[in-house]
Amino acid sequence: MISFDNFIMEDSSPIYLQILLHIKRGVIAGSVKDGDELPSRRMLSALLGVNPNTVQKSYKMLEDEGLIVSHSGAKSNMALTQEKIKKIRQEVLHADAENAVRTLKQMGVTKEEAFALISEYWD
Amino acid sequence: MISFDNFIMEDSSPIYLQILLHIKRGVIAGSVKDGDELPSRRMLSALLGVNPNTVQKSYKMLEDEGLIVSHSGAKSNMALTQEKIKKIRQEVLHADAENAVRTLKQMGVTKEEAFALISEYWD
DNA sequence: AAAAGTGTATTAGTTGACTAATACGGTTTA
DNA sequence: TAAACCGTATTAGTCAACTAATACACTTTT
Repeated sequence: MISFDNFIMEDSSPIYLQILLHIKRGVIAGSVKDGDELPSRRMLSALLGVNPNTVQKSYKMLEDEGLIVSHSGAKSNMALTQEKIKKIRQEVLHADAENAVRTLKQMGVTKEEAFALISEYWD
Repeated sequence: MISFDNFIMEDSSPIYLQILLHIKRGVIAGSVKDGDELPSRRMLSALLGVNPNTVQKSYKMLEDEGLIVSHSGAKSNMALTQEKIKKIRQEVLHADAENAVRTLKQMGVTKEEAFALISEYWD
């Protein structure tokens, strides 16, 4: 079962995108694998304190991307291949790294200072 | 005059927050200094292709924080002190670094891999 | 077989972000 | 002084995000 233990709500970004990204980052990390069972819409919405429709929107988008398979009445499961995983990594990790570098550079941080910052906040 | 040349619109985050953060990051970088003139609401809104009210909202929030002084009919200027700058750094750089580290760790990236990624995307 | 849980769908409503148009009075500039 | 620009404000409206309540048919479990 996919875990949402370390899920942190940031505001300013739509919740359904945060849920979607949480799962994709889990795929990149390897903690979310092919065939893994997803928490039900109702269960996850209760856990996160959001509306079931919000969770449904995340799941629906993942299904449209072919990353999730769900049969009416049954559980929903991850449907991953190596190519899909590679694509997700290219998409999410690329965007995250680029974004981090861009904001750091925008604040006048040098590459060395960036390393120091990463180290500082890593633990 | 504060520059918005390297301003990039990310979706998923409100534009007025992006504008506000762009200025705060400029303050941290030192490219935005005390007394610096801000582009007028109308000018910036035309430049970014957004509504004047959206820019006004960003400026209003900055003014409420005491970072901007604006007199009706006249230009708006930055009002910075060393303490304010230090506070902004603590606030924005802290959040950005923490956020970057959190998402990277969530993807199973090690500290060494993070350094490699930062290096890769730095140029 | 019955109960519980599941995915899916619909309808209605609220809130916030953003657009659009316009107005007023002050300041700057030519 | 007159034109141009400025900050400020108001009103109305759209659209997306999210909530709320409910319903239906299917699957799993007991």
